[in-house]
Amino acid sequence: MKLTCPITGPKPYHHGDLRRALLEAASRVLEREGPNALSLRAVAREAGVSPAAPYHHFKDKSELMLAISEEGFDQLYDFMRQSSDPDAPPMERVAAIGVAYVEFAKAHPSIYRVMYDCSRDLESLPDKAHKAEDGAFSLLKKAMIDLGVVSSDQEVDLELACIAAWCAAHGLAEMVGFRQFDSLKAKMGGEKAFLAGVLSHLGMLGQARNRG
Amino acid sequence: MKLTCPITGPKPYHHGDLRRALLEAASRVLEREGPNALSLRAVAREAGVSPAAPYHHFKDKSELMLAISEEGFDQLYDFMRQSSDPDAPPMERVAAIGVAYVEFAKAHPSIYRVMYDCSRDLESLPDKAHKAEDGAFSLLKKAMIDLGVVSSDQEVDLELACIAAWCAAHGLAEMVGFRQFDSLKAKMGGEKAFLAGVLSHLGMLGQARNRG
DNA sequence: CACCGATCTAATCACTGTCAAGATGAACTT
DNA sequence: AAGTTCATCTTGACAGTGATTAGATCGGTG
Repeated sequence: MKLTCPITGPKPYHHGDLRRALLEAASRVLEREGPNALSLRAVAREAGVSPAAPYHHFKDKSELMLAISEEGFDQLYDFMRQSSDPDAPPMERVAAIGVAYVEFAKAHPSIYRVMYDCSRDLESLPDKAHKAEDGAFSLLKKAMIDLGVVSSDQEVDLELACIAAWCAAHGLAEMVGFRQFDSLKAKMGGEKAFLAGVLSHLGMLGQARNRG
Repeated sequence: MKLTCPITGPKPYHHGDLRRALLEAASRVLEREGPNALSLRAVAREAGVSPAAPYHHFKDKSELMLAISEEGFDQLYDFMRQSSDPDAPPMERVAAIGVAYVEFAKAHPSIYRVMYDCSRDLESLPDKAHKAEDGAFSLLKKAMIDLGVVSSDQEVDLELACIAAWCAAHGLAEMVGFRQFDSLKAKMGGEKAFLAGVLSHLGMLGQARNRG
């Protein structure tokens, strides 16, 4: 009798679905002990299997991390999409996307780190992550066009503006992750105001502000 | 007879100055094999000493990385200072600082990575690095004031603008490091134009452009 | 000269990524 | 229904890593 799981497809076996279990175990290890403690053996231990078991589902440690990264990018995309009301004014939409990006990184610092450590080693993002990222990117693109900062017919300029925004968000996410601008935050009355302040100085927002 | 080295203090010994030698060995390993190959043992091997020798000069592996990081921030600061002519118009100065930052990261990707991996683990930058960074930060601050984008009496706003610029530069540096915007670069006729394009969309530059 | 203490080595431990060989058991064949 | 097949998982091993301990070495001080 085949226990075909509707989510993972027809691959139940000795364990059931070890691949899935490993990814969840990895997620637990990450949340509990941080990215430095993410070892294949620790994940196997957490999932209750032998240290070599993961090698039947992931060629490498890097391939496990890649899988985590893919899930992360999916989650990030979903979160960004949910956070930006498509009916809201473009200015608000762009800001919401940026804030969502940074807040995701802040809420899941370990996953965020794995996501980019991964791409660093690969010299480019994996397919699935790239797709998720493309989704997020086009989300931003649309909002930018609606913003009217760059004319949509100037492809290059639009692309540049989006890249700039993306870089800014990533930079801010990383900086907030390991620097404490606490004194400044306090002076401004909370982190939200701080984030909004920095974002308002960044790229598209700065330009938009000057237009009205 | 004491060979008190003016740089490292009165600690020459068996080796001469192993601390210095280890840092140079580490630098060589980094350039040759990348940041993932940076192990204490590899560094000791490269320096021609036993695997345990480094522990008499660095408490930890993280402390060795921290020392590398400090040197890196010093170099970065020097490079930024050299790249920004204090007599040039403020607009050019700010741009030069940003470009220098990104180019440093591009020229020394391994060191750059160690610099920020280090600070991630420490939750804040080490003293010496912080000092070097403060130098770079005040470099930027002055240029921003001269730019006239933010009034110098609005401390908070100025700080925010500088943080935004810093984040943007870091984000761009990382993105350029592992994403290939090659097609876009080609379309724009080279990387320099690409970098300038992105930077011109970022924060202070975008605002400045709108003013004239 | 004898001693001290900083420096380095040798030996060891726990941990990691990775692999090869064998055991297990679900599904397919007959 | 029995036997075969093959992906799955375990066992056991290897090299490499960070780190600690005890002991060897050697410059400088008394």
